[in-house]
Amino acid sequence: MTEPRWLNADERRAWLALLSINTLLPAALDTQLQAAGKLSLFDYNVLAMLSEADGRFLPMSELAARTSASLSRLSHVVTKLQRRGWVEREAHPGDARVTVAHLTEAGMETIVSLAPGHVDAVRALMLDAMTDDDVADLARIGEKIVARLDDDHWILRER
Amino acid sequence: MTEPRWLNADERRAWLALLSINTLLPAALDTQLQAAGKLSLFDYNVLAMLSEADGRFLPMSELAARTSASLSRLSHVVTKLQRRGWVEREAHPGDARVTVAHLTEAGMETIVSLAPGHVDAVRALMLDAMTDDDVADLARIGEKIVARLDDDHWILRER
DNA sequence: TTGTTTTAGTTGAAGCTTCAAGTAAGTGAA
DNA sequence: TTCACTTACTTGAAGCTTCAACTAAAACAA
Repeated sequence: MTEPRWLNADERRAWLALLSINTLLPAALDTQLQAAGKLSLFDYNVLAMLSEADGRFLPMSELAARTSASLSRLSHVVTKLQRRGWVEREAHPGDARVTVAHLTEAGMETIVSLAPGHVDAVRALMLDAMTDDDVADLARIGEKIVARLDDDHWILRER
Repeated sequence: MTEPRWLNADERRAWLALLSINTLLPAALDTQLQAAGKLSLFDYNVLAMLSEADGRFLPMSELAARTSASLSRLSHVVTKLQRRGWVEREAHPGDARVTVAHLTEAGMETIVSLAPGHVDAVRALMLDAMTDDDVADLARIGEKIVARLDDDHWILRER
């Protein structure tokens, strides 16, 4: 009967740190975004992904992939963003099953106005704590973990 | 007028990877724990922190600190765990403001039975993706970020 | 064709988290 | 002492996320 392998010191440190970052970082960014524009980090990311997409629109599935969200969660959130006038739903010309989420002009203005403060917060909360080498290491290790969690995650799609 | 400094390639990779891990990893662990014992990752961590504490009890504030949670969130969850017979609330002898959360025998049995499967999942989902050096790097960098987010976070308390 | 399976998305309800407000006890200052 | 402030929680409501069920269209198979 094999004993379950417990975590060694570094493994435990890495795991606990990730767990804490996981709770604290989104909470801090949520607070900043809530103050700046009454939206959540997830709302922001939905708008950001659309703003970077060709033509500022994406099928719901693709948008869900780029925000690591379930279709259900995304659908509810898009409904909310739609009510605020930031996103519209459109039919897909080639495939009637597909719904396309389209960033409106108002949505674009919102994200343009919010982006600088958000990027500053990301810097202040994590990037400024690291050296350039740390950032490169974190990028490399982080992508390994992402690959393990989701083999063809979109952030791994470029060369 | 200073342009807001945008993210460079590594910074963007690190940030996007962390964001994705942040969504995918808890979701995967939640799924495992939900299947194994109908509890969430947060529930599990509350039980785990109590099981490791001296006497298997902690003041609510300290338990909140060790789970990076708000007191409100913890209070709701402890109520739920109490209903399942895993935790009890007790008065603190020296300070009447303090509530002490105490792991019951049933709670201890629960966590003992769940721990091996959970640790296996943590290994399978993240640790096995990394070399030993990666793990050490992640521990070091992760703790830097935690320190930035919360200067006297409990995971930084040991020497 | 026709039936079956898969893909894409929506919905309502249940459960979880946050937020604001409130209670009660300890601490500190005059 | 007394009053004001801070600390340690709890609570209910509102909002968010997940889950299961459902619809409808596309793809596939016989």
